[in-house]
Amino acid sequence: MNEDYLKGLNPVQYNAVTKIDGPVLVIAGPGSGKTRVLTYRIAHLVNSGVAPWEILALTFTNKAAKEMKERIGKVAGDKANQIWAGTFHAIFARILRAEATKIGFPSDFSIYDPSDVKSCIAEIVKGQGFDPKAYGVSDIYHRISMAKNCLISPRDYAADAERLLDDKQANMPYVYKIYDLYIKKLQRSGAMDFDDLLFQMHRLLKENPDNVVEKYRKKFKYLLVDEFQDTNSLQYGIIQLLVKYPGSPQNICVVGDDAQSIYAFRGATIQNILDFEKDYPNLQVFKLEQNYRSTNYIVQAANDVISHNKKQIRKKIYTEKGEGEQIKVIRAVSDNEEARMVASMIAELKLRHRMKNEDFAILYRVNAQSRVFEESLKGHRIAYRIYGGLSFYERKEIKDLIGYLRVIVNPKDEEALKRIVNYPTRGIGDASLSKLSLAAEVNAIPLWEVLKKAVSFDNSISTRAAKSIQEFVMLIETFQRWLQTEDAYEMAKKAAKLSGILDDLAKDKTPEGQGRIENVQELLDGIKSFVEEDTIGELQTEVQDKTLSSYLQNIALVTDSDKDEDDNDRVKLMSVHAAKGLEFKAVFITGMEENLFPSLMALKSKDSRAAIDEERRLFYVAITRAEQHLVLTYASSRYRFGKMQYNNSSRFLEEISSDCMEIKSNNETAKVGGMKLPSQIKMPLKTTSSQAPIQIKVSPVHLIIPGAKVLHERFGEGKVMNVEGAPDNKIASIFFGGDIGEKRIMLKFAKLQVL
DNA sequence: GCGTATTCCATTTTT
DNA sequence: TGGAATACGC
Repeated sequence: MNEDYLKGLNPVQYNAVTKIDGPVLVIAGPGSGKTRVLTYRIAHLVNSGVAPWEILALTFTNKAAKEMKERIGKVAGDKANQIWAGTFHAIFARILRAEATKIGFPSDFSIYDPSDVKSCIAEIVKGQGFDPKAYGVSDIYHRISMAKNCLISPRDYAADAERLLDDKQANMPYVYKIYDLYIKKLQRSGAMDFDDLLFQMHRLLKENPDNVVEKYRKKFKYLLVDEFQDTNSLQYGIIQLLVKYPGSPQNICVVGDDAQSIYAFRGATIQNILDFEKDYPNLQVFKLEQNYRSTNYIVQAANDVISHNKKQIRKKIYTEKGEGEQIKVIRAVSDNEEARMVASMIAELKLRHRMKNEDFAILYRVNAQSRVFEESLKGHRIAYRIYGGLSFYERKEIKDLIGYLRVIVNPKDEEALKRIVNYPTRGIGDASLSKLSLAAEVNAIPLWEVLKKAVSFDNSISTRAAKSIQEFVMLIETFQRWLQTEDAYEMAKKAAKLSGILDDLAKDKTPEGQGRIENVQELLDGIKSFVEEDTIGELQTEVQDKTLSSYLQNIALVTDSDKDEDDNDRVKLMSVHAAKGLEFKAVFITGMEENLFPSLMALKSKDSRAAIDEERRLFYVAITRAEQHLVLTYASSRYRFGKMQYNNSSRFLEEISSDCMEIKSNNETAKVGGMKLPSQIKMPLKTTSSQAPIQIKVSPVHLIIPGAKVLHERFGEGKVMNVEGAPDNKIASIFFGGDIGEKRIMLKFAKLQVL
């Protein structure tokens, strides 16, 4: 057995990898080799004789799953493909596909994306005659989603005094009613939303038809969960059902970092980590605290910031990467200036440190901030790529074609049906459609069934409309017959042509119109590669069949960000959330302002303490993305929603001890030592000596002794007060002039010249 | 029934 | 600011 992979591990990592039996909790600080531990652990399981298909590894993102599989492949070879590794959603969708009929869903169930969900809820609100102003669709969706994620059924909801009161205060007392109707409507439509992939999975295991739970308990002998801090109660519940039962070996390993929990807003709770210790008494805990990513100033800043959060598991990350460069804080007068300064700093760093575009990331709190950076980067001719925003699959023409495919596979899919029934326009207007929707609602049957016999449900339908509906039904039924013989690609090609989508798009001769045709073509190409190479985007899938149904199930859970296009040597722009799990040589965290980071939403939420703590963890995540260079920027004024807004600098800036930072404004630099960082807009500018690095002739370490006068490349002249530490890792306390004061400096990294 | 003009509206993060 | 719902004219 080749166990070379064990050699490069530090002692804690080694234990976390090799203690394979029983429950294990790994607390993994940022950059501590978490993925390494996880993948080596899986490789180690396989090498220890565990069959790969007995291993279930759950992640949050497709990207993480992909990376994990690739890295396992490198250590464990082909067997990696047989491991059940994927996102919670994808894995459970796969299981549900096999078991759905046991809980009253078709195995070809549709997966509703958030926009489907919203339109579905909107229809219910309308049908019930609730005031759409009071009943904001997104708000209702959020409440329903939270309920599901807390394992609250519609019946529980109706009996939950706290929820009812909260709904009442939000001026929407009938959310519980909408929830109930929504669930029923989904069931009628043979559809599940994202939350249902968890909720129904839990239901399946809990209600346990045909003792299905035993099947999966037997199958999955070893369970691993990544990003455990981001799991919600529902996910925890599923895990419990799979692992905690009489006689269970409880071979579960969860890996997470409470300090990086940034998804509480959608139900994640670090309570799961705390509960885990209670629920598994013989738990083994390993803490990975050594950071292999960042230099010391960055690590220290991260520790400083997170120490302001009360509720956390005790740990402190450290690094041996050396002191590194100080963190730069930059104030700009406007968002535009902020963008210009960031772009020119990138240009400068590229020159000075021979860095490439791909070494840089610009991070922001909200995607809307990306725009100004686009312009400034263009101005400097710096290649960039924006992550997030409107995804490929959210484009209208793509959704339209996928709408056809969904209806063909599952005609009960009402959201898809409504989208395409009159696109391209074929004379089935709103009037007819709302009559028929009503009939479907009243009779509690799928809209499709009503369409098939439209006139018998409502004889006020015009003959013209009735004829069009008839033709539409026949079109879909023709497609459905082909389903028996054709693969996904053939089906999609036929659908694009015969539906009239391609002809309709061809009418538009503008460049945008051409682009839409190209997009459809791209989708078709994607389906082709699914059929021929088992891929979805860039993701390798282990699909069972090449049917359209199988394709749709896979595609629903893949987003744009999963296919890494030609991001060769481009500066990456993304939200802090999107940056989680990534690392860059240089990171710019922008918009460090009150009301933006922390966000206004957090500040005015009803538990603002908890919300700000989450923002702080988000900031912690952002800081710890940086390997060598970290720049924090803020703007005194910025455009938001078409209006000029004036904000103070973020409270988070003040939480970083000032000796980690260097403060800059409009190219004039100022040192701040010991005093609080000015948070007002009118920040007093401390203009002192020039900050160009001083040319140093580095003196050997043994010459640096107490009393010596030394010159530091950035702090200037100072006097050595004290030297301590091991001979190969001496730390000197040096007193510098000006307002720098005394600093502790690791001699093996500092550039000092004895005078 | 259809396409365009206008007004309005809400603005976070994502599987 | 810009996307989406509504109003209006054909």
